Amino acid sequence: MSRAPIELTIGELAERSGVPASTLRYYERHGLLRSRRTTGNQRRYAEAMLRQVAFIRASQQVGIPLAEIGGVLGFLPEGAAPTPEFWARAAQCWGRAIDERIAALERRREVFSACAGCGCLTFGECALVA
Amino acid sequence: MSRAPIELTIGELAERSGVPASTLRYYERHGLLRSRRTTGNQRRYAEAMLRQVAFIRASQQVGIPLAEIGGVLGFLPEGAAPTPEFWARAAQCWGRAIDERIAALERRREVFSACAGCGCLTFGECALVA
DNA sequence: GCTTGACCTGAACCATGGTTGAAGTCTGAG
DNA sequence: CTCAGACTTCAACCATGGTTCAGGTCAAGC
Repeated sequence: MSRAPIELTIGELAERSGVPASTLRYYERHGLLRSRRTTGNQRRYAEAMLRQVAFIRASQQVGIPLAEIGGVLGFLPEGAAPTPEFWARAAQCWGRAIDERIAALERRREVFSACAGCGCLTFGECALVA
Repeated sequence: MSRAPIELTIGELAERSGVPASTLRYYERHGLLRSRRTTGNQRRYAEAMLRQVAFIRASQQVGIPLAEIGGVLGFLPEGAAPTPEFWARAAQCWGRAIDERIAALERRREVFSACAGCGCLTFGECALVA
């Protein structure tokens, strides 16, 4: 059973992930992705990087900054594909972050509702200003 | 009944709003605030600008970009203090924006939960990649 | 009327998250 | 072996949302 390790060029990773190659290079420079280099210095990505890119993009859409995403990805074992446990833990972690963002937004919405009620004509009553 | 129009210097507005003077100038350059100038070219703000600054900051915390905030503030009558109707309408408008953001976050949270469940080991089942 | 602190402008700088372009190199199909 | 197309790096540029600084002016209290 010779499992040929499937590798992707940056163009293939870009196409399959939907993320521009320039962005993939940017991520790699900032430590969010890793790649092997060919003898000719071209990047070759393990297929697992496709998952990792998806994780990065999904995390970004939640509002997590790249630095923080990179910090979590830093827990990955060196060169190994992410374990299910890792993904589960990361997903839980982001789940908490999402909950916090939602809660913050809901607080804000209440404030705006109160504001609409008071008309914001007097500062004493205005939740925005207080 | 001579109502002396209360005016604030930029320093006073900064202190009372909690927003640095540099930021207030930045907002003004970008059309989010208006001010009168003294004969000596210093800014004087109507007290209503304090409400406006509060509105800008609260909107920012909801994630609305300054350009969009400026667009809504552009509906304000020239030089007049914002009416209660304006504030109510703006608050409703942001309320919708907040609801949309919350809904988007909740969708994301579901995706992450599903991801934690599948372990992201097969792309066919992974909501993140799909 | 003098002095000091607050204010003015414009330009440069910062961080984040990238995109674009130039100039050169590699890879793979024919 | 050749040659087009994909890849490389580095630097510059973009947008957003500001901060900082230099050099100069204003305003208010004594």
